[in-house]
Amino acid sequence: MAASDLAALAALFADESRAAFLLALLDGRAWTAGELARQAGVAPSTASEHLGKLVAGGVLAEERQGRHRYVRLADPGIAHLVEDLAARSQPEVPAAPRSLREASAGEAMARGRTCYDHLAGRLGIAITEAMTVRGLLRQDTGFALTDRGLTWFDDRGITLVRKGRRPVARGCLDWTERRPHLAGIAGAALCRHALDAGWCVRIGSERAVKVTAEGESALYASLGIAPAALR
Amino acid sequence: MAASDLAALAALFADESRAAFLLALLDGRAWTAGELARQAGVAPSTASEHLGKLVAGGVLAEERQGRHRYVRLADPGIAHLVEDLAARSQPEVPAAPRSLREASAGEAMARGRTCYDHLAGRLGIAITEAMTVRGLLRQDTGFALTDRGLTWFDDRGITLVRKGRRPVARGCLDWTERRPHLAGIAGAALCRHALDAGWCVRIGSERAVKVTAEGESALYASLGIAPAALR
DNA sequence: TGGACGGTTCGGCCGCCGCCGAAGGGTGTG
DNA sequence: CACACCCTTCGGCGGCGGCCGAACCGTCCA
Repeated sequence: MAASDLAALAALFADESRAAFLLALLDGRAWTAGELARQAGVAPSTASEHLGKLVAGGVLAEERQGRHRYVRLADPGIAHLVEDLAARSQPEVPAAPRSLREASAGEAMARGRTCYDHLAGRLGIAITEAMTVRGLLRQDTGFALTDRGLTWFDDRGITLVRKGRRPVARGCLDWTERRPHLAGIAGAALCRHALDAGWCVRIGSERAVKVTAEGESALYASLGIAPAALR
Repeated sequence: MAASDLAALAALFADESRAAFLLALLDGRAWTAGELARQAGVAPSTASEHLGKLVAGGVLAEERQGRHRYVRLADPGIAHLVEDLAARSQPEVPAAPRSLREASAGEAMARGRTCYDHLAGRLGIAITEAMTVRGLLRQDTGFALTDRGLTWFDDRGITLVRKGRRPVARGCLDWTERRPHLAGIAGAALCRHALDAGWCVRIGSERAVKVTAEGESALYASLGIAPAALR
């Protein structure tokens, strides 16, 4: 309808510094203005202006604590939008890593990471595939949990709290694997459960996660995922 | 990963003229450069430059025929992206129409329209709701056709051709109704069937469609949709 | 073979926006 | 109370990009 509104929203994503902020914030956590400025390589004053625009545009939510300004993605819908844009903008063949450090960090991210509030990477794909094969998730005619899938969550004491318009299950296209993994309320609940129950732990200060020994056996027991599939 | 790629893609949407083009192209058809220029109110030379960028960025596909340059959205994924951006950028309460002509055109669009290649507006919502109530579509745990839904399509001779990564069923958020309607392969096939079978016809040169008398009885017979629900 | 028409290219203008450093305000700390 | 720290505001600079009109090129038509 209103082209100017669409253009104004897109303009918020159309700056390299702001895009860097958004990609960093895709880890689902709240960052301070200074952290984002360092991450994107711009002066604090520049970052401050960018954050002002993103908050005013409803892309970010902010929370002031003392002399710190914490910001996070405003809601799952925005995260979804950033994911989609990022997925479309990725070149088909990713650039080769330039250093050993970069390669190992990239490998860790490819093994397992969070994508806003759910699990992605080979870990996320393995879970999604296992749930599909076991009849807990239906991907052939769309993307939805089955009744058995609901029971599976229930049996593990993971409650799916429906609120707002957010779908219970949604496919999120994985950057590295180029296949969908489980997102939505169920994806978020599962990720929280995995972290709470010690199935995996965050490594470094980044989005990467590592599956623990207990996680491997739990994933094998509940979904039949072979530990080798995660490496 | 690459913030500059994301920003570059978003920049293609971040101009009012280009956004107007994309919204016009959401009707799923191919437009000529001149038509788009008039629609957006810019000089032909300006439109030509914009189209060059959109095509180079993979957002539009072009087809040259004689002295005409036809362009359309490159693929359903782009249409999805435009829809999502448009839905997010809409103000919560749409502006009141300024003229009677505008009001009646808006009302026609609200009743029924195409959204890229599927049906939207009250018509799209009514179909989606009816399919959900009848157990053909599952929305409570995601968005997917059920086995009975597959049979329903089969019974009507509508074949769902799976190709590429496009999902069979997907929810597309409706601008006017703010509820999801059926998109994806099934949504496109149903829309094509509805137009082919004369259930509805395009009105004007716009995206609006009108349900015919045969359409009303067909929708009632096959999905139990009362004609009153479409007005 | 003109001429109308759709589209493109080019030059030039203008405005917007991202960037920084300097200065200042509010907050926590020694 | 002074100082360090995080963030913000402001001024000024520079570049990018959208816009148009004029000229041009190819296509279709009389």
